[in-house]
Amino acid sequence: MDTVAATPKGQRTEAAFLGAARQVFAEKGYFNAKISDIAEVAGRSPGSFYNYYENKEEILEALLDQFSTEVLEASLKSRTGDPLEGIRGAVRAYWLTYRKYLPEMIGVFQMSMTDPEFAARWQANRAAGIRGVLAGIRSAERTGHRVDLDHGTLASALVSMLESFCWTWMAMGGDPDVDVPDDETAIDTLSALWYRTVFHPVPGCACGCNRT
Amino acid sequence: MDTVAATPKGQRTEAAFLGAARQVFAEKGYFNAKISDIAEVAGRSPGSFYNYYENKEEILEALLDQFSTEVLEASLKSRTGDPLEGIRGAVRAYWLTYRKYLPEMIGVFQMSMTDPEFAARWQANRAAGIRGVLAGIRSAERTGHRVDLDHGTLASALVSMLESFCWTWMAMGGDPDVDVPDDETAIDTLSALWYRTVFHPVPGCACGCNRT
Amino acid sequence: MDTVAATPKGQRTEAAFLGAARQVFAEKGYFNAKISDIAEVAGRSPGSFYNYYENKEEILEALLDQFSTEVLEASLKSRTGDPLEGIRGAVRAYWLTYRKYLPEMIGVFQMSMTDPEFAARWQANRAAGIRGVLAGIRSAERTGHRVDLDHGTLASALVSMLESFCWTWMAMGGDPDVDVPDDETAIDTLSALWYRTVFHPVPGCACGCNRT
Amino acid sequence: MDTVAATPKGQRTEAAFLGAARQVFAEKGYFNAKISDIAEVAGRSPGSFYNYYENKEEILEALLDQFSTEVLEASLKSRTGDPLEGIRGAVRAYWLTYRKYLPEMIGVFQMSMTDPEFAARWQANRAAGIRGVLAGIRSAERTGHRVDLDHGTLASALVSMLESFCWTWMAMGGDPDVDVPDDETAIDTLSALWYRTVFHPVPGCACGCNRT
DNA sequence: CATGAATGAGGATTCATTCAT
DNA sequence: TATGAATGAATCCTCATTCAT
Repeated sequence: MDTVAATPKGQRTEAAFLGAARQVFAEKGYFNAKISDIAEVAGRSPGSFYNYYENKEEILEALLDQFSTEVLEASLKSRTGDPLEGIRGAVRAYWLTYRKYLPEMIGVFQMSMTDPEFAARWQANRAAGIRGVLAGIRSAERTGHRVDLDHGTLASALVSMLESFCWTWMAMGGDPDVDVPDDETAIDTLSALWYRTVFHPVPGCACGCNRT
Repeated sequence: MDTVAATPKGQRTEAAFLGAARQVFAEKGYFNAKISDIAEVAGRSPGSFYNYYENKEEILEALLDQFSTEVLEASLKSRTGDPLEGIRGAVRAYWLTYRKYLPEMIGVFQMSMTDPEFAARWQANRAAGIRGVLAGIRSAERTGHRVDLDHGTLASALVSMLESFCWTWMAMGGDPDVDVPDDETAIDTLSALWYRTVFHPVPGCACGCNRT
Repeated sequence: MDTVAATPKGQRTEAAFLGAARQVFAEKGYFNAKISDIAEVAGRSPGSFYNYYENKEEILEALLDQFSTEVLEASLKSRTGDPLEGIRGAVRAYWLTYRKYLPEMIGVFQMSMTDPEFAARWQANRAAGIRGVLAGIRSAERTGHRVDLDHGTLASALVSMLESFCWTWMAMGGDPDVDVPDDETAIDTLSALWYRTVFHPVPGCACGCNRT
Repeated sequence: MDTVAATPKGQRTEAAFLGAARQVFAEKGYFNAKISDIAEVAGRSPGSFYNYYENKEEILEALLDQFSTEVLEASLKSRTGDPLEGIRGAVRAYWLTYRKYLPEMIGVFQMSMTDPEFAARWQANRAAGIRGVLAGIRSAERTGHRVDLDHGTLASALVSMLESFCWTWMAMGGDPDVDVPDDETAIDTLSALWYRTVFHPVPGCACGCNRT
C-alpha cells in the first residue's frame, strides 16, 4: 500500500520481500519463518530486509494492508435472489478468498495466539464474516423465514466452520481419512450446512417450509 | 498414565509439574509457556523439570497420555435412539471434553503448526471425531435417511465447526459482537447445524422427512 | 543493594560482574564497554550476565545505588569552624570520593550524553555538589562576609571546576604539559580557588577582610 | 581549510555537509549522530557523504581544521594593561569562542572518550588554554605579584572550570536549581574566580595587595 | 531428588560503508 | 558527482538445557 522505496530497484526489492514472505509463511508457517529465510527466498541479504520493515510483524501488516477485513465481509454477503445460490456464492467467495490470502491468514491466525493486537485483527476478520452471515439471516427473516436459533451463536459457529475447514484443508494438509474435496464438493457441503440450518422447515408445516 | 517417579516425593513433584503445565498452557498458550514459567507455578526449580521430562514437548505428551483420541471419538458417538438427542449428547460431550482438556487441546493445536509429529496427533484427534460423526451418519442411513452430501467432507466440516467454535470461545475469548453463549445455547446451535444438515428433508417429500 | 542471587555462588558471580564492570568502565570507558568484555573480566559467560542485569545500563544503575548523590553533597559541606579548613575538607572529600567512585562517575557522565534519564542523574550529582557549596556560602555570609557574586553561578562554576579537574586527571590522564599534581597540591589549588573567591577582601578595607 | 571538491556543485555539497554536521552535533551530540542524519539535514544522500569524507571522524576533523587550537590560546591571552580587564577579556573570548564552536567542542570532547587521537586533540585544546593562563600568570608575576600556588595545577583547574562550565550551560542545559546566567554574569563569575585567585593579597600585607 | 546458576547456540537488529546505476 | 539500495560485521539478548553442589 504505502511504499518505502523510491526507486524502481527498491520497489522490486520490496516486492521481492513481500512475495518471499508470503511463500515462506505459506510453506513453513509464520512462527517458523526467520527473517533470514525470507531474505534468502527474496535473494537479498537479511540486512536489506530492515530497509523496508522493522521486523516480521511489520511485513505481515504490510501484507494485510492489501487485504482488508472488508474482503471477508463482502465475501459472505449474498447478492442474489435465490437464498441457496446466495449462500453458495458467499461460501465460494470465502473459500477462494481464503486460498488467495492463505499466507496472510496463516500469519494473522498464528500471531493471534501470541500478540493481543493480532488477536484483535483476527477477531476483526471473524467479525466481518459474522456480519455477513447475520445480514443473510436478517434477509431470510425479511422474506418470512423464522430462524429459531440464537443468531449470534449461529453466525459464530458458521464462521468457525468456514475458517477451520479452510485452515484444515489449505494450511494443514487436510484430514487423513477423508478424500481431498474438490472446490465444488467443499462449497456444496459448507453451503448445505449453512442453508439447511437457516432455511429449516418447522415440524408443524406440511409444505416443508418455515414461514410464519 | 505411567509415572517415571519412584519415590512419593518424586510423584508429588511430577504431579505438580503436570498441573502447572496445564495451568500455564491454558493461561498463556503453549507457545508462550517457558519451562521456567511452569517450574515457577509448580513451585520447583527449572532444573528439576528435567528429572521428569526432556523438554516442553514431552510434558505435553505426558498430558496427552491421559487423554486418548478415543475420548473424542467416543464423545461424538450417539448412544440413544432419538437422533437429535443422540447428536445433542455427542455435541455436549465434545464441548465438555474440550473444556476439560483445554490445555491439552491448546498444546496439540499450537504444536501442530510447528512440529509434524504433533500435526499428526492433531489430525488423529480430528480423525477420531470424524469417525464418530461418520458413525452417526451411517446409523442415520441405516434407519432410512439418505445423506446426500459427501460424507467425509461433511464430517470434516462438522468437526471443523466444533473444534473452531470451542477454540474461539474457550481459548480466544470469543467473538467481539456476539453475546457469550451459555453451554445450552452453544450445544443447541451446534447440534442444530449438525442435525438439520444430516436429517434434511428432500424437497419432494411433503412430510418434511427425507426417507428413501 | 538489592541482590538477585539467592545462593553464595550467585552472590559471588554478581559481585564478580559488579567488580568487572567497574574495572572495564574505568579502563575503557562506559561507551566502549561491551557486555562480553565485562563477562570476560568476570570470568563468566556473556549469557550469565543477563541472569543479573537486563543490560549495561542496569549494571551501571546497580553500581550507582551504592553511591547516592548524598555522598557528593556531604563531601562538599564544611564541618569545621575555620573557613579555609572547611573548604579544604570539602575539596578533599570530593576529590577522594571521585577517585573512589571513578567508574561510576565515568558511567554517569558518558551516559548523560546519550540518555535523558542519566542526564538527570548527572545533574542531580551536580545539584548535590551545588547545594554543598551554597551552604558554605550562606554560612560565610552568616559570619559577616558578603559574597558579591551570583551565588548560583558561582556554585555552578566551582562544581564545574571540581568535576572537570577530577575528570581530566583521573579519567583522561591529565594535561600534557602540567606535572601530575599530588593529592595535596590538587586539594590546595582547588581549595584556594574556592576560598579566595568567596572570602575575598573588598578593596576599601585596609585589613584585607571583607566584613560588612 | 582546504576543500576536496573540484566543481562549484561539489563545493556546495561539501559546505552543506559541514553545516549539517555542525547542526546535528549540536542538537544530538556527536555520538548520537548518524551519517544518515547528517546527510538528511544536508539534503543529500548518505552515499554522497563518502565522496567527501571517509567517515564521521573525518568530517569532525574537517570542522576542526577551521578552528585551530590557536584560537583557544589566543582567547585566553590578556591584551590589556589592567589585569582584571585582561582576564575578563580572556574569559569573554573563551566563552564566546566555545559558543561559536559548540559543535566542534562537543565532537572533540565526545570523541576524546573513545579515540586516543581525539583525546590528544582535546588535550591540545586544553594545553592551548593552559598556555594562555600561564602567560597571564607570568605577566602578573612580572608586575610583582607572587602567585603562591602551583602554576600548572592552577592553570589546569581554571581551564577545567571554563571548559566544564561552558559544557554544562551550552551543551547540557545547565544546572537545574541555578538560574540561567546571562553572558555578563557568567563572565563576571568566572573572571572573579580567576582574578581573585591569582591576584590574591598575602595575609601579612595590610594594604591588601600581594606584592613581593 | 532438588536447586538455581552457567552455558551457548540461535536469531534479531543496527548502521557504517560499498556499489551499481 | 549523486543516488539510495545492498551488504555484512558486530553486538545484543533469549532461553532451553546442563551441571556442580
